[in-house]
Amino acid sequence: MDTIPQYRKLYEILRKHIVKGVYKEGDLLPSENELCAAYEMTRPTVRHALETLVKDGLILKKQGKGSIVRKPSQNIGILSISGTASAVGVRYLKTEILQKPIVQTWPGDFEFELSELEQESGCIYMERLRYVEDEPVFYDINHLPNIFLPRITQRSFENKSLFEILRKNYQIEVLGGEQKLKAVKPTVKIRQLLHLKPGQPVLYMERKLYTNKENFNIYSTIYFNSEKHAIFGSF
Amino acid sequence: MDTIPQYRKLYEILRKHIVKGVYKEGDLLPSENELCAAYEMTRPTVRHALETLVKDGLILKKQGKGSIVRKPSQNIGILSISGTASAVGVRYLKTEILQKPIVQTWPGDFEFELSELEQESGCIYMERLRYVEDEPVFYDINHLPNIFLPRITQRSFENKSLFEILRKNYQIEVLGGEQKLKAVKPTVKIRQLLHLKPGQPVLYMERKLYTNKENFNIYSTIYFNSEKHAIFGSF
DNA sequence: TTTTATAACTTGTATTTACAAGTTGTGTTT
DNA sequence: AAACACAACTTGTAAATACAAGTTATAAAA
Repeated sequence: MDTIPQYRKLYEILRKHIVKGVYKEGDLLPSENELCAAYEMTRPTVRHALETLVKDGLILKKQGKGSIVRKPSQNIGILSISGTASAVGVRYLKTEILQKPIVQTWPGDFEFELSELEQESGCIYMERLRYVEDEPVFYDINHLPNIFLPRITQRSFENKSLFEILRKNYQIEVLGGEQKLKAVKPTVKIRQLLHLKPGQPVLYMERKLYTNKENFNIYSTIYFNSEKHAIFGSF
Repeated sequence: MDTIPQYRKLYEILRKHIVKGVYKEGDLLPSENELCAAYEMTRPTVRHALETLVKDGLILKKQGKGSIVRKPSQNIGILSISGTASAVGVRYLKTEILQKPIVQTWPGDFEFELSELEQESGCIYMERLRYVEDEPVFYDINHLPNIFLPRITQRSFENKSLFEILRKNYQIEVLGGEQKLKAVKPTVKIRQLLHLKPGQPVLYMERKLYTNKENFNIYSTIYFNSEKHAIFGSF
């Protein structure tokens, strides 16, 4: 699988165009037949690319009409956040590394089930704090298995996405995952980290992300300050 | 569109088999070619059905291996809940109607934007309380536009899914949606309804669900008691 | 002017065919 | 017995083709 499929190439091109604003919200993408001609593909291939965009929530298809571009929302990893007060996009996204990636054994009371290979390999551990408009909103604890990742503990993660590093340097891509959500009372540590007001609850998330490498899953525990922002998702 | 597509039929059949336990977790579905032969379809059609199952999180495809059945989780509408204490499935799901569907005008301070047609039609309003193992966990407030729904206020909703009634009686199907999640302090009313302990926060959700009918969106506000259960999702 | 029909688009569904690529068991060879 | 090669599966990608069904603009008819 060293060659990238055609439908994937078209998907990447259109995705880039949408997020960069070549097509704006409400615009129609070129029709399937036009895309066929432009990129020299057949319709099934073009449709495969468009279906992937639909799955990502970037476009919306209408029979007889066309492919409509949807409003892209700001993402942190594969999570979207949206301001609750206004429709204004989320700005000034900053990442602070609280714990640089280090090699550890898996925690004894780890919430997730691990495969044997994951268990044996040990884990890489890191903590981050994310800021929106200079306010901390997002504290995440990440565990990855210590395989396929030479020299990762030497890398700089400041203002870089973990996913980006995994994709570009290690050819690891996130394909899907599962998550569990709860509203909880914060511990003292969490309240201080997220500058929470007294009595303000936090959104707690546990997620397991599947990748293209077998036995390589990313495990995250996330605390989210939902006072001024909300987790946003479309499906 | 009065005839159901073939890929949809196969999807419904396989879905039923999976949720009824004909195939258990970890089982392999019949291969694509076997399904072709069994249901007299071609492979692209079969693959279309399987892709839909993947999207639903019911199966997982592996090149060279087959289609692996995943653990189905209990759903309320299109939301899944999972017990936090154990892997035991969620039992004893009960629905109580707090407010039978009535015709109203849209609330003045409605959180969502409405299309003109929706605004003009007025809305149907209902409130429900859902129980898991005889404990209230789920309070939802629903607004639907008052179109396409003759005699809906006369229908009984006890222990029936709103989605099921919409699908079977009005040919309305939910295709997707968007949602916003927060952790909030409950009001006194919510605390009483959900039997919340003092200081226990609630998971708050706003969702807009798109359907196959234009201008017919379902708007829900949901309060979820996440003390013993969690919202579960796969993607 | 308004209504109606139609033509020219759009996406949706489906068939048929072909080969690539990953997985697994079965042999044969060492 | 162990290692290797291969055949027989599996799903993944892709082409060429056809018709159905929904949308929209245009032209003809009332």
